[in-house]
Amino acid sequence: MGKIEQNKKQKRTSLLFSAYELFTTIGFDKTTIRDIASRAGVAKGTFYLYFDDKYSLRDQLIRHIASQLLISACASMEEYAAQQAEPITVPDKFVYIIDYLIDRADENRPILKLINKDLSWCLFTDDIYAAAPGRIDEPGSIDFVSYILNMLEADHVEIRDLRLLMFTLIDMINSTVYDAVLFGEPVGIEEYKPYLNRCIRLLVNDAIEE
Amino acid sequence: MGKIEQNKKQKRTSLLFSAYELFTTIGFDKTTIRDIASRAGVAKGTFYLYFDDKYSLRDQLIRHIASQLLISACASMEEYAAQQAEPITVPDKFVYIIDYLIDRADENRPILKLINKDLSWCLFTDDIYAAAPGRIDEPGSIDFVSYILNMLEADHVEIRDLRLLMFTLIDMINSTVYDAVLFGEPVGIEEYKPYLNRCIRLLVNDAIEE
Amino acid sequence: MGKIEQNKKQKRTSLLFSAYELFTTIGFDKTTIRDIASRAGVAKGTFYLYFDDKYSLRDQLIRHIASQLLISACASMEEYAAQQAEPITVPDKFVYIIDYLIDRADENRPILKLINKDLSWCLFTDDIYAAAPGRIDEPGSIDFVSYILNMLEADHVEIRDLRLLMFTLIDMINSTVYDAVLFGEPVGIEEYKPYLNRCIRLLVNDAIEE
Amino acid sequence: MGKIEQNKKQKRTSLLFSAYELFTTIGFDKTTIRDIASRAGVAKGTFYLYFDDKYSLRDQLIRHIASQLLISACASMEEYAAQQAEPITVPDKFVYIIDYLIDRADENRPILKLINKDLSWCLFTDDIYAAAPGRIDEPGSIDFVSYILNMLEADHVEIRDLRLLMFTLIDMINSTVYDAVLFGEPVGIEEYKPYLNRCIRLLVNDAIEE
DNA sequence: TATGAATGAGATTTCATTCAT
DNA sequence: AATGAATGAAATCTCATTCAT
Repeated sequence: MGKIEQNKKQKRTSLLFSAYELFTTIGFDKTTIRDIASRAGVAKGTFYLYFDDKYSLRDQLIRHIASQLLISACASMEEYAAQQAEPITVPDKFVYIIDYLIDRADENRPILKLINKDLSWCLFTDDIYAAAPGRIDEPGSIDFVSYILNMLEADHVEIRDLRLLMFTLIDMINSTVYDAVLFGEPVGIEEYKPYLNRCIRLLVNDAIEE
Repeated sequence: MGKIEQNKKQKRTSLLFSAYELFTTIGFDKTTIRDIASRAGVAKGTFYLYFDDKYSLRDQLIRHIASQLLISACASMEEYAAQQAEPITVPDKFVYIIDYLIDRADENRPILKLINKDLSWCLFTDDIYAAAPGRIDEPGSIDFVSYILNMLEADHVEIRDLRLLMFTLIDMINSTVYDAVLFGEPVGIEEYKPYLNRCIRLLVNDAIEE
Repeated sequence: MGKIEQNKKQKRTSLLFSAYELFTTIGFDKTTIRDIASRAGVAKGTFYLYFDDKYSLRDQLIRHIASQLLISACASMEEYAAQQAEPITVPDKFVYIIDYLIDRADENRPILKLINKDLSWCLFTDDIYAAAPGRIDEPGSIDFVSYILNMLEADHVEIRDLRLLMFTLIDMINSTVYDAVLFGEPVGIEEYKPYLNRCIRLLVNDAIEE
Repeated sequence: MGKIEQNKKQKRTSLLFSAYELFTTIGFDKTTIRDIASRAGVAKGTFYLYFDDKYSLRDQLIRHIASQLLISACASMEEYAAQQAEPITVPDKFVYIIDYLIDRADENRPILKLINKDLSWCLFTDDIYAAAPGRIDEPGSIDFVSYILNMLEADHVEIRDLRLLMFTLIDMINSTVYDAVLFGEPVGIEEYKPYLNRCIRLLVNDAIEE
């Protein structure tokens, strides 16, 4: 039981991990179920006990990765904030988090490629798969919007249309950073970053209720 | 000569058009070369005289469609502007154009699906294919940035970092509208539109040099 | 287990056999994988579970056929030798075996066509495929040279450079018989046979150590 | 007229030459008509004005090359013979010629690959193509057997079954050298050469009428 | 004579998915 | 639960050859 559950969880993780490795090295399209299964050390048929298909697995994987990224971005920001003499403003926090994410994307382009421009979809779509019958459930992504909400509350800051702001920011950032990092179009990421930061501050400041 | 060239152009157009119909009805993935060719009334092999593969055709098609869309958006805006008693401001023009595009996207979701979130890539990447040897050349996409530049000049308005502004706006709009229209996430397009307009005005106004 | 193995062996044999039939009737080039598979009653994809491609299958088939031919030639020779009052000489044995093979070739030209001039390659190249991972193993070809060696030993005959002699004889015979049988060039096989026999005796006698 | 004929001959030569280059570099199978034509600087359709198909071209090419090889082998032998103090024997002449050919084969394996084991076919089959209607005729291969015949006559040597001897020798040599040079099976060419020479002398001596 | 656009049959191969064991 | 043999649809793309110009 416990053991069996353990075993199952391990298999699932193993499949996810080997898929992750293959997607970020040889690419999603070129990765086959056989590849994923054999690298995970299970039979091809076993794959289907854990995932519906390659696409479903990718979705779960992206959500997981995006979630992890956001968690570490927030953690890093909090650590940074704690180190400052003065408390930092909310727009600063936003910019910090975003800078952190951009750096991660720039360092790890295969992941950026994998996530594509689907970050907002990860955050604003419910985890359907988690409730799928017969599927092993997983922690699920953090509720990023709630996290931000809490942060704002703690800072006694109110933001208009928070969900829409978040959505807009995330799509804007995800999309532009994707293009700038992967294609250098129309400018490279280093050149684009200050411009993007200015835009973010503009939108955030505008949303802060006086 | 003239006849052959004519014929070739017609074949190419025919292929593009049948691809367009298939992509927007049964979807890109499910469309096969055989489908495209047979619907265009040519042999499968003929397809390869005009396009490298399905992906190349899609790229050309998207550019073409995006180009057409922008052309008609601008035309519509000019017509509208001409009808007004007072000259309209630059941010108004931006908003008008974008509203126009959103409406087209909303009306014609298959095209939105096809264009995906690649609009900025269409506008900021050079047309390599147009110069491809042995390929039939086509008009090429309008230079949208130049168009805007001319418009600003005529209005005696200067905008800081125009290219970056355009890029940011386009990616932001394309991405958010895609999500809002196709998934209704996190809100439907009607609800999102005013919010988006506010964001656009904010960014444009900020970029206008006093 | 036993059942599955059985089944696999049968499928492989079935594929080989249907390939054999097709190669010898409509020819190697005109035979398609689809033909082979459908005649064997398996799916096209299944073919690829057993063989790398058409060429690999042909090689294995040729080796198998050549092997079978040599086995029956030797057996026939031994039977014949046993019937004689006097023991027959080693050159006689060679000539007998070769005559036997020539008759088979003459009777069954499609096989000759299939084997082409590659007989020595069948005998002197190691069976790599037999050990191929994931492949169903098969008996493998008889070691013809060893067989001859044993024969000579039993007859207390020593032959200089046996391997080279065998190689030279086989290539000479295979090549000339191929041309004589299939093209009648420069003479038909019946006319050529006595000449060839004389050549064989010459080379064999020269190699026998006194 | 003369000019047109010239032009045609040149085109044909050009096609043959570009085919030769392609066959010996990327291989016969991988060479396409398009490749041959484009390298020869003519249109694809033009190819068919000169040759029936790739196979026909190959045959003509092989004959041509084989012819050239034999011509230069004989010339070299005669030059060598002239340099010797004593006249050399007929078997020596055979061995010289064959050694010359082996060296050429060893030096230029792509040609050996191209000729395959078809040398005797080149020499003993009539040039059908030369008489093909509407085809440009070419010098045709030297009649090797006649050449040898003349040589023997000049040396006052009579050989039994000359045609069969030549055929047997050529097939034997072509086949064994092909295997030894290209595969080193069962031994490399250097090791095999002396053995082959002995065989040749044996067969030639046996055929010389006393 | 020369061209090269068009043809379209056809070959190979992959791979997600199923299902008997 | 796990396996992996079998499936067979499907897809791409090539290439010899024709024929209108």
